[in-house]
Amino acid sequence: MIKHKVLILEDDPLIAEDIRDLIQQLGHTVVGIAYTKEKAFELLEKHHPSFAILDINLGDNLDGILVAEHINKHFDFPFIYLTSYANQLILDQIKHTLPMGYVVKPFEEAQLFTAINIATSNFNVLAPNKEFSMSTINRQLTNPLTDKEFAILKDLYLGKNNEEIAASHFISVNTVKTHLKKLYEKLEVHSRTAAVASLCTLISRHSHP
Amino acid sequence: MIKHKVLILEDDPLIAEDIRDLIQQLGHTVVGIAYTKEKAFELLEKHHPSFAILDINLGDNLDGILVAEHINKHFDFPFIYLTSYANQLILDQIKHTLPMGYVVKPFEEAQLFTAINIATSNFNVLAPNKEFSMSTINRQLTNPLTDKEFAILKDLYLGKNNEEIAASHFISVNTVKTHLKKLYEKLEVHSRTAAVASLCTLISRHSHP
DNA sequence: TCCAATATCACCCAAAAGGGTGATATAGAC
DNA sequence: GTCTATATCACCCTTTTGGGTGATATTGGA
Repeated sequence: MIKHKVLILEDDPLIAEDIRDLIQQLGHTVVGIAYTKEKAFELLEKHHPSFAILDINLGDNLDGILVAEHINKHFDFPFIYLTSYANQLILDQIKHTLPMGYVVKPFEEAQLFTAINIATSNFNVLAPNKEFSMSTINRQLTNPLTDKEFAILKDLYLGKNNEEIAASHFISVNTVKTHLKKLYEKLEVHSRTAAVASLCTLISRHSHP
Repeated sequence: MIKHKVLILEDDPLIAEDIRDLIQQLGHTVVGIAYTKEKAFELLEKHHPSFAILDINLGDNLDGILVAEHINKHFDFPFIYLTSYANQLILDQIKHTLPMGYVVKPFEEAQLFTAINIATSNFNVLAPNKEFSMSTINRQLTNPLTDKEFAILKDLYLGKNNEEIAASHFISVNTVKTHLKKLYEKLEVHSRTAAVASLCTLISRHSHP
């Protein structure tokens, strides 16, 4: 059985300790508990964990998603989400991060136990096909996308219109348009549909080498 | 949102009906409830589902695993496990079947809801088989596309605008618009971008009986 | 310190797309 | 022989998008 170095991102200290206990009972090591995304980034750099349990909601933010994106971008290990909310809106926002599991609070020990188990074993088999990452896209572009552009590209992929994109990023529609112009330039297209089509190609090209 | 044709394998009628209700609330179709693995095999052949919820324990057996193996061998769609037990022994036995999720009973609706969501979106990205055929698409739609609609959908995927589509089919732009209206209706979207995004998802779920 | 890249926003205008209504023709099913 | 599905087209109107121009603020290097 593999011993993991586990990062816990959870702003509720009681739950965090519960998780820590369970993880340790399972024979894994907890490299740290982060209450904020900043602390999570720090622990990532310092300890290079092999597994993460991420609470999506830290206070009012969805900072867990940012940590997940950071893991996908700069590291390569599985993680699961652990959160109180499970509505379609949040799910749509997290799907692109390819979580290996999702546990809804309140949870039984058994839920977390199986989630960790399945997550690690699936990750080992499936991970090589992971594509929806910024690096995968940028590797194929002469002119790489910025973080914001990539984020907006993902929104296009979800079929959002400009107004929806603006709302979800708390920026104005005008700014969205500006980003789109740059995005189209870099993808060498002239419409959002073509951009999404291009994205599909960039992703699937990688999965059929 | 994509409509699944769901197979339920569950020997407890009460739980089976609960699941059926939830699935239908989510807008999916239940192609059948199997109480035994034989019935499951039959339903698979007959209905070619696009998603399955499998109870591992049928009576004293672990027949759910056999059904999972059969799906992996002869079909290509995601499934999740739903079971009362979550010990290491069982987990080790099921890992090789690559379940896209695992829900431990008793479960909250939210657990199943998220499991289905994450399972399908992960499967889309992680699954290796992709096929761009009309039957692949139509199998997953309640309201199948006509030849013309499919042809125009392919043009959307290529990033063409209405004028270009009209030209390539020797029809008027008005006609293209008419077809697009029907197309959007069937795909349940309201923009060409969303249609292409939906297509990308649909072509990821290719099953071959 | 200055520069380049990035992110933010505004305004304008033209092109494209979306949605509603209605019409005609044709082929196949019943 | 009628009915239904499909494919074709038109007109109208509103919303969305795309492209051009220009501006400000911040940040991280050179």
